Amino acid sequence: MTVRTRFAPSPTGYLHIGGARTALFCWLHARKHGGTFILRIEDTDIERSTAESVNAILEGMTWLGLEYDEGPFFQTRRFPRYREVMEQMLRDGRAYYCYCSKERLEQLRNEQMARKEKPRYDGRCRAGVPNPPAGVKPVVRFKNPQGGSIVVEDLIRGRVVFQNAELDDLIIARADGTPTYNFTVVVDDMDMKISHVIRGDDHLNNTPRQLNMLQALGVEPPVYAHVPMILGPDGSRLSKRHGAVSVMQYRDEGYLPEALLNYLVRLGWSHGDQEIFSLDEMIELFDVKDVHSSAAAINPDKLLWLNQHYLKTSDPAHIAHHLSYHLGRLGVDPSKGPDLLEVVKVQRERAKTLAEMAQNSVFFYRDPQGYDEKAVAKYLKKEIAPALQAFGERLMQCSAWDPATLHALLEETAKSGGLEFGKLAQAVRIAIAGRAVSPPIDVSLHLVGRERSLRLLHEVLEHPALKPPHHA
RNA sequence: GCUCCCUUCGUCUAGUGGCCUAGGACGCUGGCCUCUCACGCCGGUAACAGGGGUUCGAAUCCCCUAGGGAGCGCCA
Repeated sequence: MTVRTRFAPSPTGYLHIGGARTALFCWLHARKHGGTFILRIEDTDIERSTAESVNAILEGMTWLGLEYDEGPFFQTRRFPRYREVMEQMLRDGRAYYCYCSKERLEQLRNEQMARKEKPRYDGRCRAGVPNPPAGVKPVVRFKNPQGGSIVVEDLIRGRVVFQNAELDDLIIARADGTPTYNFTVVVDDMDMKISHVIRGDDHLNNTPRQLNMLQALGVEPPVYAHVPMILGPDGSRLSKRHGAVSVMQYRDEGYLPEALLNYLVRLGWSHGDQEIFSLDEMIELFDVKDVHSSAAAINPDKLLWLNQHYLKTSDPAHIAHHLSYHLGRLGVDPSKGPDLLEVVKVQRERAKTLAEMAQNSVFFYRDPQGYDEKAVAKYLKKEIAPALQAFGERLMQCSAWDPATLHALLEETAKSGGLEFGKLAQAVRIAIAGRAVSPPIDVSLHLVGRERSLRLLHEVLEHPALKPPHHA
């Protein structure tokens, strides 16, 4: 059997992290079996669908690297096809016109609820309407089987049985002739020869209806796999108040796509004790049927840890590429300063995100805007001034500017000034970075460069904290 | 309300009747390393939702209860 999976978002917002995981699972399944991954945009809700959302979804997929083999297909372009199938069903007696008013339906629903029953259509028009009310545009309903049961053999949930009596005759075409969701899905899955439907478990309840329609159309149904939802860190439904939910927001906060993907694949799925998975390993080891059936809460700390892991271990050139985007966002031109690769190598294990790494690296390219007050109070003591001065002078006389030389000079200066290495290092650090935190001081000096370092060392000596008290 | 789904450390999970005084990871935490911040290394913390069965033996199988979620649209 040829494997064909599809990811079918509706363009009513950005690509969120739950959707991204579903897309990943679909993609992995297709790749694993040498199959085809299809992108289908379910935009039949014309009111809420937007072109911006389509772009946002496409952008998110691209950033994650989940390339699709076919599509994107747009359901709004397939209306003639849906109509064709619907008319066929009408002719075959698999569907019928329903003239019931929304008011009647509303009342029916209320009565059923009052009787503590599951609200559903009572089938009044099912047997045919001899005298259709004039001026009423009918909807089209599917004739759902009335007895027996329908079984969903779900790859993740196992066998789930639904009684047909629980299902009603759902509307497949609105009064204006446009098709509804459950119907378009059925026609598309059929036409696109989807072999595996991997989707959120909020669709599990739709599956028996779709199965019944597929059966009515006489086609072999796809295999279903309903993946559980992703919850917010507090275990409640994921929403904007939980912070990042859009995939692009993760990019802007400085996550690497491979870190997000690795995080997502481990949510509800595992392979023994393994935590780190390359894309190739995921493709090799992932199997939908191993996906957990329970919902999983997102854990921002673990994502951060994974991101740092990839920051520490990926190819520096790859990191540099992503880092330059974030430096750019801070108004820094990475070509005007030290080699980005050098920066990556020294910063990669001191940042959890690219955004943080960029933030920590601007001083390599630009003078600090003032000094951190706490750092000044703690480390810029008057006693340090002579040593700072002396260090500047030694540097001036030294032509080499490599970390080892700089380190030796620093050590020498501290020793002859009767200072601890760390005390002097912190003062120098404040001078060039503006704060008490930076990569090793010798490397930092090296990357800031000779000319700018000398100037900044000179400038820090003007700081009031280093000036001797005024005497009369 | 009805139908369906779910339930192992705070979180992600291992576990498919004996290897479980329940393993790993994140987090938190004690220590080591150290020019700052980090990295790294060593150690600690913490769970089978509850109750009944089945069995020589149950986290694992069955039933019930509780809790959580989803669906019940001329939304997708």
